[in-house]
Amino acid sequence: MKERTRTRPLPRQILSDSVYEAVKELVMDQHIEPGARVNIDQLARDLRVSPTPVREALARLEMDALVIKEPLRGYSIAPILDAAAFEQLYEVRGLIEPFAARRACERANRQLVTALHREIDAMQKTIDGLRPEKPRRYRDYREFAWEDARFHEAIAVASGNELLGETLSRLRSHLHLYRLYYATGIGPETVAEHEAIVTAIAAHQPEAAAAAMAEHIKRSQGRQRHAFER
Amino acid sequence: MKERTRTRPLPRQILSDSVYEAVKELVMDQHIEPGARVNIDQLARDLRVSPTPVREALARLEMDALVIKEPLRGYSIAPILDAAAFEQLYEVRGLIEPFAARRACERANRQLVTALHREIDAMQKTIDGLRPEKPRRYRDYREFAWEDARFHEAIAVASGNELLGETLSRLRSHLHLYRLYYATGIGPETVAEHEAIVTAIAAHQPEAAAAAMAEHIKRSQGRQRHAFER
DNA sequence: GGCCTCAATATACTATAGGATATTGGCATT
DNA sequence: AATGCCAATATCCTATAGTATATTGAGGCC
Repeated sequence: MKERTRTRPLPRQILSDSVYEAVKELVMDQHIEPGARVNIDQLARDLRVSPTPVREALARLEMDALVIKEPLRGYSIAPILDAAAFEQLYEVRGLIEPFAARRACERANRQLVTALHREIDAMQKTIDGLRPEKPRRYRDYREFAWEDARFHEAIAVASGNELLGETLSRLRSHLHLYRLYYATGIGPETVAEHEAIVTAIAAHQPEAAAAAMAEHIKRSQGRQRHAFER
Repeated sequence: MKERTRTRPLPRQILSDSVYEAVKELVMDQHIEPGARVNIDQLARDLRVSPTPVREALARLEMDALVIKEPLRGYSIAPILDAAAFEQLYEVRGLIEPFAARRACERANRQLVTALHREIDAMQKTIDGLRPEKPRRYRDYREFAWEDARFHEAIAVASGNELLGETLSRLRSHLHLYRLYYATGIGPETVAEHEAIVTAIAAHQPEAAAAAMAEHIKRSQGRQRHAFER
């Protein structure tokens, strides 16, 4: 009975969870402006729920640094990444992600490589969907960012160190970068760099994998940094 | 007016915050057993508050991975670090903390060095307070662990990368290690290793600082690992 | 005119109550 | 005796209401 069907506890939805996701969406897509105050009662009315689950969701979002709580004054939407925070984020990513890539490479098997290739293909598809005549839409960037997040998460998971994955995940890199809403990240460069990483992993060369990841992070930083130029 | 008194928003206490801290204490000191279920109503009665702020506190504690939520079933206390999680924690610390030490060293000034020395002195005091005739109490280790946390946090802050500090802080290393509650005679060695780190920082030798921190983490891991032997 | 005071309103915070789901124990059936 | 069904209880989850604090605006004072 070694290979029985994996039965997981089915994911029940509690209002608090739904509200959490809903507000996260609102914040990410800037339906609520950064820095704006969040009126709990108003938000509850909008979502057609009572303030109680809203408060619970906000308490969790505060841990994600997506909202900021000032006691007895209420919550406000966290400001967008400024230049300093941007550099800090990439410094941390540049430290952790290459390490994760190295570990993942050391433990890599055929399944991982195919899985990563699938992720790359999916990302390529989001690019192919774009045509020069159609202006890039917000939705496109969203898709792309989502695929990018999946790729990096897959490598973090493959590192075998769950805490490492957790740590990276808690940075909420893609969420914060997505809020910058700077679409130059979209492009073949990203795909090519991802492929370089997977190539190194497939070749079982941990150092090369780490180097490829470091290079990718660095270049990604360079691309996104333009968001702060004027 | 450059040097006016730093006026910060004064820290208001909200019930929710108090409950958060109270439950954290309970978990850390094992007044609630790991794995045990947490009855919200009961806990609210014990703390003489209503369930509402308790729920809010638990929601935040879940983000800290100190409690685990199962929808419609309730919360339970997170299990103690097992051997695998322990190794993972130290792997992550071993990656991040030396980097923080290097950065801190690069930006170090006289103030930082004196501040770190003060932390070391404070830690030394917690050791001196111990006398062989008195059995080591639980309280003593608590003090010691807290001082250790302060030292590491000071270096993380000094790195200049706030996100790095946040990332380390969110690991809740000392909290989880404290829960293992296994530490005998680790005082003097820890102090010595901390001093080695500060020495390197004072000498403005970033690589040496990173190496000293790496060594410290490695040795600390070796000391604490005994908790899993039997 | 600027600043302080104070009342009115808005909003956050907590408590309480009611509905929904899970858990437990007993009873019946095989 | 073991298993399945069902009712009773416990517990979580959500909504509502009341209290406390902050914010806003107008009026008075210097």
